[in-house]
Amino acid sequence: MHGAPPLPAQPQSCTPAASLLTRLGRWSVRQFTAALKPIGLKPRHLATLIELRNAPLPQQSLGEAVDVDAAQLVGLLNDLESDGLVHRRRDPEDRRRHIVEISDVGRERLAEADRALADVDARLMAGLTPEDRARFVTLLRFVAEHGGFEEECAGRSDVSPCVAAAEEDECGSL
Amino acid sequence: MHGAPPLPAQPQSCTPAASLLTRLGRWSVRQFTAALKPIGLKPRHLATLIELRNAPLPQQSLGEAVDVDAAQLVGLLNDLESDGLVHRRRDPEDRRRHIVEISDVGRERLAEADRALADVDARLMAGLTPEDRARFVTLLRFVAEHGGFEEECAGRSDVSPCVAAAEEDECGSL
DNA sequence: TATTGTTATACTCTATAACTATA
DNA sequence: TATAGTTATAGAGTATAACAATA
Repeated sequence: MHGAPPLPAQPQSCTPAASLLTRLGRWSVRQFTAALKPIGLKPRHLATLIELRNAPLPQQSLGEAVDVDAAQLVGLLNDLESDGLVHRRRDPEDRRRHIVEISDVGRERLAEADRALADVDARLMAGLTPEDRARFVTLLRFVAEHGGFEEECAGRSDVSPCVAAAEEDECGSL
Repeated sequence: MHGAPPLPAQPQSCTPAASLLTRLGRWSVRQFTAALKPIGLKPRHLATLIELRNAPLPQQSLGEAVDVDAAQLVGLLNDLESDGLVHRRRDPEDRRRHIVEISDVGRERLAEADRALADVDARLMAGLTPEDRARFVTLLRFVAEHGGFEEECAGRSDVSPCVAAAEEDECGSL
């Protein structure tokens, strides 16, 4: 580790977190696409349904939640609505807004999807102990909620989860 | 938390690991693309350079390492080669093979890219403690190496890292 | 004028199959 | 025949700007 290497100390490039995420993300998308095909959903459509699970949302908020811009969201919602999985209605308080709500059929589809997804997750974390799985999910969730995002993060001072043993609060209420 | 919910126990869908990865992966790709643009690289091109850092590789192995199929790798290498960042030469032992090697210019470009990427990583894990960052990277790396991948995982029995305090071996030799 | 949703368009990424040259 | 690399093509995903309706 200290034998005067010929190259300039062979700098970083140690496959950092973001680099690993791009790779694992693509793997996940492929797995999701395959796992969801039998039930007629694509990853984005599912993500949209998930965000609508707890409450109806106007398209703007929904787009932010799913992380797609307004233009592509239109197409996703057209697909979902023509399959009867969601409904759009105008907001009486501001008639520019369309409130999107998941339907009962949509909830059933969501349940099917959950079963398929559980399998993907199982494969993904196959080699991890239950403790490490919990830690992993906790960290992913924290980073997804607090990470990066330019301005948003500027004035922030949230505290790292510091996952000691990754408590059992896995599926809390989310 | 126990008031006889109207819905069937509101099943999983707790934003599992693979779902979070798809999202973080897309965020990472966007950040990478923006951060690398000034130095004339795209995420895939960089990933290719990284895999070539330690040793020249035939295109087949390189494609597996970067996780792109042979067809798209051709385009990536054309770009890199026309910029003088890599060289292709025939393998004398099997003239079907093309051995790809990174050039000195390529290594310089790699160093520039590393600096840009470090910034993305910093933003990504901004809210995490150093311990959690180490844990996070360790888990990502383990999952990336051992996770899923169908057959490959069948007969495996590797041991989970069980990151207690996430030792300081961050940038080992990778 | 600003905002919400929509449409249209172009650009990138990805997957597939067919082709060549070597073995 | 089988394999390594290449080419061509179509499909999906993504980003952008212009537009209509409403505020």
